[in-house]
Order: sequence, then structure tokens, then C-alpha cells
Amino acid sequence: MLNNKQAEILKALAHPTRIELVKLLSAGEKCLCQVLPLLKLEQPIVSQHLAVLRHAGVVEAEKRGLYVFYRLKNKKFTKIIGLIDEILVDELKESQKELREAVKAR
Amino acid sequence: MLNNKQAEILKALAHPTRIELVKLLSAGEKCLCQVLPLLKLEQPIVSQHLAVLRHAGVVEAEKRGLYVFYRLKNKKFTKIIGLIDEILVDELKESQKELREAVKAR
DNA sequence: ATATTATATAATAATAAAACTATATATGAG
DNA sequence: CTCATATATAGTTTTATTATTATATAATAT
Repeated sequence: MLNNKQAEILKALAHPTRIELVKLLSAGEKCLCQVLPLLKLEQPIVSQHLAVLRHAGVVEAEKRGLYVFYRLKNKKFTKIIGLIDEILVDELKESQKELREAVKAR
Repeated sequence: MLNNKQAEILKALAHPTRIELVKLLSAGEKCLCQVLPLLKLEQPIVSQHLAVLRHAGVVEAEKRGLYVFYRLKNKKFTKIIGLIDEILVDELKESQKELREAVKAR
């Protein structure tokens, strides 16, 4: 069907923990052991979420010694998450504007 | 939790039909009756998908006479879908490059 | 070889999303 | 008022995600 691959990518991004992982990896590659203490979640859960991102082609993994380092495969993923954040800011501004106008109209 | 609202938006976008709806509405508002023949899906299914987009704040609806017109609430949704398409193009280019290099190395 | 640490995977149970079908509502026409 | 048309919603079944727990693998150190 149309847009199937697009939906796969968006589905991979569409989870609070995985969004946080993309944000963390936007600053550069990190191993699981580095993101683990930041997320305060169980190790298997974070491994699973990284696996979802890996299967969707959002991140790639490289094993170096005991550690597995993850990095974003495309900077555009950072852009997408940034746009989502911006949209929420826009919504906030919009609802503030409406509030102000409601007060003025009183 | 962190990134919950971001995930809600991405989840709303993460479906082939809803991606198509965003693409169609990127050209300007349309009523359900206009997108219906383009999608070749049952009316209740398209109504449901539009409801998902509406609840997530991706689109807004306006009833005019018998018709309900839908429009994107933010142009950034168009940008996001555009970036996803670009990422798929990037992936294609990358795999073509790898193929060429594999042939050359033979 | 054994133990330790980092990470991945498998199995299960709980929860959420999807499609499908039937039905409801609302507007305008006759 | 009754009918036709556009759209929305409810109920149900199917399917997909998620968290949880337990276990496996792989690299290094002793």
C-alpha cells in the first residue's frame, strides 16, 4: 500500500522513550550504558526500544568491546523531533492568545 | 512522563492512510467527500482516521452545509511528512551507492 | 576455565489500535 | 414532514504494541 514505509518510520518514533532516545543521540553516538542512567528504565526495555529504532532504520549500532554504540542514521530524524516540539510550542502560544482575547472580550 | 504529547502527535501520524490524508490536505482544505474517492476506502474508516487526526490536533474540522471541511492546523505537519519522504530517498541513494561500490570491488 | 559485565532476545501477559458492520445524527430538498 | 445525502459514532472482533520477567550471548578480566 501507499505510505507503508513512511508509517513504519513514524511508528518507530511514536513512543515517549524512543523520542527521548532520538533526542539523546542527536548530540552524538552513545552506548546503551550511557543512556540507561538518564532514562531510569530497566535495561531490557531500553534494549527493546533501541531494537525498534534499529529495525526501522532510525539508528545503527556498532559494538566496540563490551559496549554497543548507537547513532542516528540521518540528521533528519533530529529535525522531525524538533518540529514536533515546535508544534507543541505553537499550540501553547495559540491557546494563550485565545485566553487573552477571551479576557479582553469580557 | 516526558515526551508524552510528542508521542501522541507522532502516533496520530503513524498510519499509511493518515499520512495520505495529511498529504492531501497539504494542498488546502478538503471535505471528506473529496478525499473519499481518492483513498478508495469505506466512509466510516476515513471518518475514523480523520477523527484520530482531529483528536491529536493535526487537523481541524468545519461544517459547512452538508459537508465537513478539514484542514491542517499547522504547516509543520506537511514539513514532517516531507522529511519522512526525504529520508526514504536518502536510504535509497545510500543502498544504491553501496551496490555500486560492491560491483566495483568485484 | 570461570566469573563478571554489557547487552540482546524470548515468552508471556496486559493494553491499545485497527477494521468491520451497523446505526445514528444533521442538513437540506421536495 | 419525509426523504436523501454526508458524516459520525458505537460495538465487536482481530491484530499489534508494550511491559515484565527470565534467560541467553558475547567480551573481557582473573
